[in-house]
Amino acid sequence: MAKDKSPEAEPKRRRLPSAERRQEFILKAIDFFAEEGFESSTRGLAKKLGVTQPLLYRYFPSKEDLISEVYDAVYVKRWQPEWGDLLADRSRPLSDRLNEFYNVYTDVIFNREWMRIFLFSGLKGVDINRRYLRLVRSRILEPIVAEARHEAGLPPAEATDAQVEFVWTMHGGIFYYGVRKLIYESNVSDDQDTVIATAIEALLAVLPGKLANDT
Amino acid sequence: MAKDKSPEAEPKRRRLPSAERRQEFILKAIDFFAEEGFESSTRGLAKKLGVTQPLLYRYFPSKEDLISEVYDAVYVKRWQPEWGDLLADRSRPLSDRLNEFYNVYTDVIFNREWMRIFLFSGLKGVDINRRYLRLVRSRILEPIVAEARHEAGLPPAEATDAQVEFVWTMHGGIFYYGVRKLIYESNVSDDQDTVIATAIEALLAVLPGKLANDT
DNA sequence: GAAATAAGTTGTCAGTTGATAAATAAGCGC
DNA sequence: GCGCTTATTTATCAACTGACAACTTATTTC
Repeated sequence: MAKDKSPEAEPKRRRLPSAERRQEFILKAIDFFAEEGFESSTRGLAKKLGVTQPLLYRYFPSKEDLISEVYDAVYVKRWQPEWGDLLADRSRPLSDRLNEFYNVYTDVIFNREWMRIFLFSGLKGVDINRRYLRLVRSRILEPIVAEARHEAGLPPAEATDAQVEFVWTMHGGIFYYGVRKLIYESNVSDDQDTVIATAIEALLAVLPGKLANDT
Repeated sequence: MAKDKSPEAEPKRRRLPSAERRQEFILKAIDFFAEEGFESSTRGLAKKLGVTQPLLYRYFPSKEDLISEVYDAVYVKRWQPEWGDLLADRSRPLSDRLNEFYNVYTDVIFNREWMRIFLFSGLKGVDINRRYLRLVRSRILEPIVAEARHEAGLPPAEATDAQVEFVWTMHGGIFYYGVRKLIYESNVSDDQDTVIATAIEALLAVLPGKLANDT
């Protein structure tokens, strides 16, 4: 109902420059596939986009190619390299750094689309998912072990599998809080800061002892 | 090529009594849908069963009805009421009980089919999923808080949301270990007992303090 | 303002989907 | 061995799927 140039009221075919439209497709495809799953039809997506279905094939050779772009936009583009710097800032207590990190990290991943895309693609068995987990391990969990060693006055050493696994438990506990909230839509505590803080507290209560033991 | 009674070699139509076949369908449907997702075709399932697709409709009015039976077989039938007794056995230290409980509990849920069915149905937004989480809360997590209170010499009291949330973090950490192992098929530590034991250790290191504080 | 470019649509195809109806045949009771 | 019951198959439907070719038209260029 937004009238602009009075007479020709409805411009039936709203054209967009190629790059712009492509971007629009990817962004809305994230929402669409997150909600309906990757098995949902390209016609359903086209309807949501307000265009016809064959138009999608002008921008992406196949449905799978479009889905790959979705993965890229969600996993790769939203990853912030500065997270590593944050964790490594030894001017602050590790506990502070961890709390801040998990606050900013969950700002990125604790939303319905991210979570659902992640679970859907995980069930599909796509490789990018395993790559993401390796990234988490090398850029987040192993650094956490290293920082904990430093704070405990231990010499640097490569993190053992068991140590990383323990940090995974805390990380997974926080992640699963997001799953319960955003996927299962359960009644979760709305005090997310406290949930994160307590998980970190439990980690730091036990981790130093583990590190000292097996070196 | 397995010859048995020489001449009639291949009995084209192998009939089964109704109840038996129905059960067979449900069991194989669990594997099938766990692997391929609930959007997979009834023809695919029939092929796996070695029968024709319309036969499924003699046993289940619709695909959704069959899927409901799958949920029932996985979530409801595999739940063991004695888990509650195990957690409540005050003749043993809570730490022991928790370790034993998570060992037997993960015996049930740490397998590819259970995990995948759970995630698939969660993404579908079916209500049985939320019901399952409520069961976990009332039969596992709240009892854990109650037992921890008792062991800390505190008077009985209803568990607060924040307390349950903290136990959820440990529970979710263990659960997510299973997800990484069975869904993402990552390189996880194969020492599952230690993973569980350490998660419990971290919980018990912090939980008593939390309980004392807010009563 | 005509011609060229490219954004968008119409039409369609071959394969797949859940589901039903009707035909077939295995195994039981007698 | 006959007839009945019912487990199972064959045949089929209408709707939907990813993908492609050909047509239309908005926008740019000169």
